[in-house]
Amino acid sequence: MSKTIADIARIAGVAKSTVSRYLNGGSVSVATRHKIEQVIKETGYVPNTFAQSLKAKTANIIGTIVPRLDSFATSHTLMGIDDQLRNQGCRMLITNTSQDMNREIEAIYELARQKISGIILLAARITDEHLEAIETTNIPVLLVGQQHEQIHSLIHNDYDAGYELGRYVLDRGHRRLAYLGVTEQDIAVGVRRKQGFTRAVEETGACTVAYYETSFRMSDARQYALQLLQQPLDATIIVCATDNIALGVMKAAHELGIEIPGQLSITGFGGYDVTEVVHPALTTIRYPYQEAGKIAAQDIVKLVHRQHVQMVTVMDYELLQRESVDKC
Amino acid sequence: MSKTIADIARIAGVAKSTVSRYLNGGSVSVATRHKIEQVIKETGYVPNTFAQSLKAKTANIIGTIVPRLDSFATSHTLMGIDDQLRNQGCRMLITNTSQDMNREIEAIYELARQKISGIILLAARITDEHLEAIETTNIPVLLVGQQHEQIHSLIHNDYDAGYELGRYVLDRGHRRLAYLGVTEQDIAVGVRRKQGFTRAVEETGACTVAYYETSFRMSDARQYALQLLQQPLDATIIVCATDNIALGVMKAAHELGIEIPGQLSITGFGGYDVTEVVHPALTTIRYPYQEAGKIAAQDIVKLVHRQHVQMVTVMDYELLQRESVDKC
DNA sequence: CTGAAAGCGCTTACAG
DNA sequence: CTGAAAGCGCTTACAG
Repeated sequence: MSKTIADIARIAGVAKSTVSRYLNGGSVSVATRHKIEQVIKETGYVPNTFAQSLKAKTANIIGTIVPRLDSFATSHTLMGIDDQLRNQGCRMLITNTSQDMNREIEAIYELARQKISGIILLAARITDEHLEAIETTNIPVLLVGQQHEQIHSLIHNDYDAGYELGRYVLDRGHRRLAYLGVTEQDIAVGVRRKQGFTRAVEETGACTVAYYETSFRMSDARQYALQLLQQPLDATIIVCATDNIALGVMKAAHELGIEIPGQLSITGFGGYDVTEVVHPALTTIRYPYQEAGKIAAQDIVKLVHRQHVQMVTVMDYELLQRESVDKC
Repeated sequence: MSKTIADIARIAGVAKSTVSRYLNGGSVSVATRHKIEQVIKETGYVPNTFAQSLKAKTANIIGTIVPRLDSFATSHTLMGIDDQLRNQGCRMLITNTSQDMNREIEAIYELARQKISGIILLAARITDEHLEAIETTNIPVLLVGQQHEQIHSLIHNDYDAGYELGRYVLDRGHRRLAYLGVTEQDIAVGVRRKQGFTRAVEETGACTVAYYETSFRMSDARQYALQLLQQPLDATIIVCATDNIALGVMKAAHELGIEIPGQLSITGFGGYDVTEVVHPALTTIRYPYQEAGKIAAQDIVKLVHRQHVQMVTVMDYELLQRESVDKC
């Protein structure tokens, strides 16, 4: 039914190799070029990608491994990657691991098996198994959102963001602080943000800060905050490690009749769209996820072509001063 | 570097065809089976997918075309599809069109070109061009979220949901109503939900209802509501066609110091996670997006295997009675 | 510039 | 049960 290169060659009265050369920009005389062009147009011929890939031993596809699909950060990063890859004539294959690390490892092997050209990896943590998979498959990998000395990484500036947010909060007079973070297994979110914040606190001095920890889930954060806020909290502000956590805390505060920011200030990290529309609008850090996706796409393509890419690229961020922080 | 079937055959001392038969579950004697098994384990051999697909003329891949990635409905549907497809031993390829209808059409051709087995299409509208693309590529397509007589469709029960929500609101005493909808180009969201709601209103009688229209974007809805609410609105409730719109309206109300639900009730459609955490929690309809994704995956696989699937499958929904609607 | 031939790695009748 | 051979649709040296 669908035409092959042999059909085109026959109809055009040339050899298959000539058609192939035409297709791949090899040298073909003007006359034959026109003839082939004509035939291809008439027949609507499109090359079979499998056959091409079988020869090339690689498909022009970049695999992206993500821990989840239902997250602002992920979807925006993905949109950036997709856009840029399309511009560069590549396709993207998304693999969702549902936060299952084993599936992350498997995905690397599976993508390699499918001769994917390179992998963009959004992972919270890099284990020896990751390293082993990357090494044995020998496939170019770009890590996004986390940094690892042995892998090219694209990260957000979590440390500085934490610092700037900390400074902002302290400048507004807060001295008794609470920080609601996440597991330190996650270096970027669990460690770096907190470190930046802590440095701001230490520079200022004469502060008290209590550190707490919850999960990434909004509902968990809400439950946690419900407990925390039921007894008197010795803090005028809760700095949350993500917007989701901040949203959960805001909910809990509303439920307990605690006024924000009048009685309690709250901040987040992320810059999710919805943080602008909640009431009061959340003061937070905006990370340029989409932009990061674009750069990630460019970088992985460079890596595939064995071009130089710096080991770590750091993205910028922006402090969004909104309504959820009061002077005190 | 990586082994081929020929290598395995040589090492095991059998013919390539025997190895192939082993791989594909053909009849092989126990002795040779063990030998081949052994060699494959030792070498870590994995078949080349391109070569397989080149022969099979089709890859075991389902393409999913989505209008956007950063939407609760999309990402949850996608998760359901992905899960189910994985269970059935298929892979999923996601194509994002960024709401560009031309890219939707292109994507169909492109996926066909890549010998994808079937397509799950999340589209707001089906045009003749869609139909033509589906026909000429002759690829099985399942439409999700919208219904079209010529295409197998999986839809949410927008009409009944609209009706039930309408009844609920009327039961709580509201008689002066406003409905903030979207373009009727979108049959499911723009037409069906409104129709169901309207029927409830007509059944009740002695109501006034004003219909308005905005876009799907939260920020647009907010702007629109800001204008609408600045002059006296002759309604005790605004029924919004999506959660995003409802969120935008809530924001506008907050900004204008209008109390929800005290002075104005608001409802949405969708059941996004965040609607539970805003204050007040939004009364809305929850659609089972993830479940729909699973069924979509099963159905498209059936279609690919030429098994029977009913032309239209209707999903259930659930009314979430929360805090944003007052008695009046 | 052009063509004949070999080969990419697999599968599938067809014999035996 | 097993193997030799042809073929899937393309690309790539190698001659001419």
